Amino acid sequence: MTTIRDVAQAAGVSRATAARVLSAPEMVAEVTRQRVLKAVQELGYSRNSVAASLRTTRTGRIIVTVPDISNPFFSRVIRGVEEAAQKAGYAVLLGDTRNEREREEQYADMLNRREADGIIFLGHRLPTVLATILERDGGRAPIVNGCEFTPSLGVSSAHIDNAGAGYDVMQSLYRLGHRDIAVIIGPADSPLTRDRLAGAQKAAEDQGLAAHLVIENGDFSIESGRRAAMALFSRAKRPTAIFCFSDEMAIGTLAAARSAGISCPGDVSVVGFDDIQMARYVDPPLATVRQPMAEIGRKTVELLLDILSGRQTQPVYATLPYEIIARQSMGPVPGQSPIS
Amino acid sequence: MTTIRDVAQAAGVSRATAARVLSAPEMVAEVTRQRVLKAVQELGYSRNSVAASLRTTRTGRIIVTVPDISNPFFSRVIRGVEEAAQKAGYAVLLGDTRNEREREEQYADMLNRREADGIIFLGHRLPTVLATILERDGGRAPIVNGCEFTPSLGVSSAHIDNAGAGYDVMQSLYRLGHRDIAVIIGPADSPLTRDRLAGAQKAAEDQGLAAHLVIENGDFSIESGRRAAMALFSRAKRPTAIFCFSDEMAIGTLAAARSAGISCPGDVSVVGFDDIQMARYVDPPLATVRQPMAEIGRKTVELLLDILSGRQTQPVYATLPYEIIARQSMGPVPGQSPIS
DNA sequence: ACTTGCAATGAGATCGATCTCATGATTGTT
DNA sequence: AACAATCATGAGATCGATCTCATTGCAAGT
Repeated sequence: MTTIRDVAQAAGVSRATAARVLSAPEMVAEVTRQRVLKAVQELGYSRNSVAASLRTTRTGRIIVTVPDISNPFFSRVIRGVEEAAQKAGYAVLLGDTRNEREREEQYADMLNRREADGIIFLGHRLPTVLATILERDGGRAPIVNGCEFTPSLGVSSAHIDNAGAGYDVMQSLYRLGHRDIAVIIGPADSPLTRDRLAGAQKAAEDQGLAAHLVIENGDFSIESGRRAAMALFSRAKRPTAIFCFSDEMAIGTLAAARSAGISCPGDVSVVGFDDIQMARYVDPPLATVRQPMAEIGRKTVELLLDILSGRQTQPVYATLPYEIIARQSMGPVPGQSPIS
Repeated sequence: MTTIRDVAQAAGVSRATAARVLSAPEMVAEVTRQRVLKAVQELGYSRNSVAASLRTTRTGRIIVTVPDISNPFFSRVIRGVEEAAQKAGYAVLLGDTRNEREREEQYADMLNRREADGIIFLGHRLPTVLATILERDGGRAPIVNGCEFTPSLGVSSAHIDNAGAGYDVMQSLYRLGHRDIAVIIGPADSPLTRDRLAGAQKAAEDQGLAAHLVIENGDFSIESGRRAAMALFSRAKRPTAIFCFSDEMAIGTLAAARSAGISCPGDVSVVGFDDIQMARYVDPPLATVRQPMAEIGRKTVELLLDILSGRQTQPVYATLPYEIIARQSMGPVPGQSPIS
């Protein structure tokens, strides 16, 4: 391959000057610059980014780890990340962790090996490798958390007000007359799950209906939603509304209802979370909470760039807006007859 | 940060020996090795991958470009890629090209800058940057194509027999008595679309029904499927079966049917393509063609590793198996009464 | 005419790990 | 006991771009 040396030689200048033409062209006289650019052209030269990185200690890369890339919610967030990163001249190193701690650690360790300038993690566990860095550098550590929010970590993050969203959905359901509501939650150790649940419970308490709130476990996947819903449908007192902490689980719930001969929204209302693209196309169209997925992705990048540039040395917690999207899967409580 | 120099000093050995402990431990005597490992531990040393890459000319990274990462089909393929790459000690640099040539070129150029050891592109356009490399290195160029297959490119690839799948779906529909079939295709310039269409047309010809085959354009998205289906439903002679080149378009088609008061499979059969996870959960469950998504991803990595290791110097075209999945959205032709 | 200052350029050091080659230590062979 | 073969280690070069610092040349200011 051709190196800067070849270019310099062909253009009759020193390596320093040739390099300057590419990284700081304003420092080089017009004629010289043209001569060098011509040599670059003719030789088909491309800068070796590895050598440049070694010298500058900048890689122009950021790592993004995600619990499950085939989850449509995350893939939208990633898209936002990718877009913002690209715009800022950064490439994205993608890590699918499958929710495995081991893999999270592996990717995080790439930061230590200087494979990237910073890391955005979309899960909720802070890899120990990062904890060490954080301890050392505090708010200057190039680490950002997305979607989840754990204030105690001291890591900048972009997320929505999950507790607020959980509260609002329950309120909507109560307003429609529902009393027996079930929630299908996500992994119990994630703050996001806890926050939404806390919001939902608060709403139930405010209505004096805390004892009526039923909780089922899920893991955000369609199948887990289907299973959880099946369990709910076989209860003596079937809930009249089910609030799922992901659209995929809500879609699983709709499938379960269909197979159990339960109509939605006739017999049961279903509300999802995220507003993935599919949500409006299922039958019935799914009521949900819209998260600004791409925006969350973009924001995490912005936060990271602020740290990398030294503009920001303290953690920043960005709370982005959510929106309740009412669609046909959510309706008034059934059998609102005086007898009940 | 600590360098190999610090480690060497702490362990009382030369840099060479310290480095060997990490990259070729069998060359170092047991006692020495332990001493060095202890120093590594105590200093919390991590090898600087940038420096290592410069010397070895290996980055341990592969680039993967994808037309749309939020498409569930691609995100599954990527998952396969990521898994296989990780297992082989490679990291994945993800590029979402949004079907824009400009972005495809940008990512491809990273290969020239030595940001990665190889590239897997999942679209159908060969970036000019890569064409240049291919011209120079032929089958030794670390370039692999996935999902799509264009034999003229001379690039190794992993894909299914799209023409065969197109043919088989049509056959299934003809066997169910359908005569008026419509296909909603993908981008017309993609070989994948052309192959599936060619297969479908061949089947129609074999039945002497080529003139009955209606073609609508789509771009694989839900919305494009919905729109195309709307157009089909407003035709004088409405097709009794619609074969969509992606599950997402099929889901759009189901939504269109619902809103037009057309029942599936009662009035119209719908077949998708890919067998994304959602397919079995929609109403009615979607008949489709299952592609081994993760396997395609893994295979592309395998092909690339074969090139990188020098085991393979000629393009290899890997055709993976597909499977027709019959589900309720596909049924016998309606109104098969003697009057018709 | 003489200094001052600035712009343009080059020489050489540098980033950190690894590779080559040479040397010393050890074991085995006849 | 002498020599070869093997093993373990170190010195120094190297990968390619960039940075620092010095030097040259030229124009402006006095």
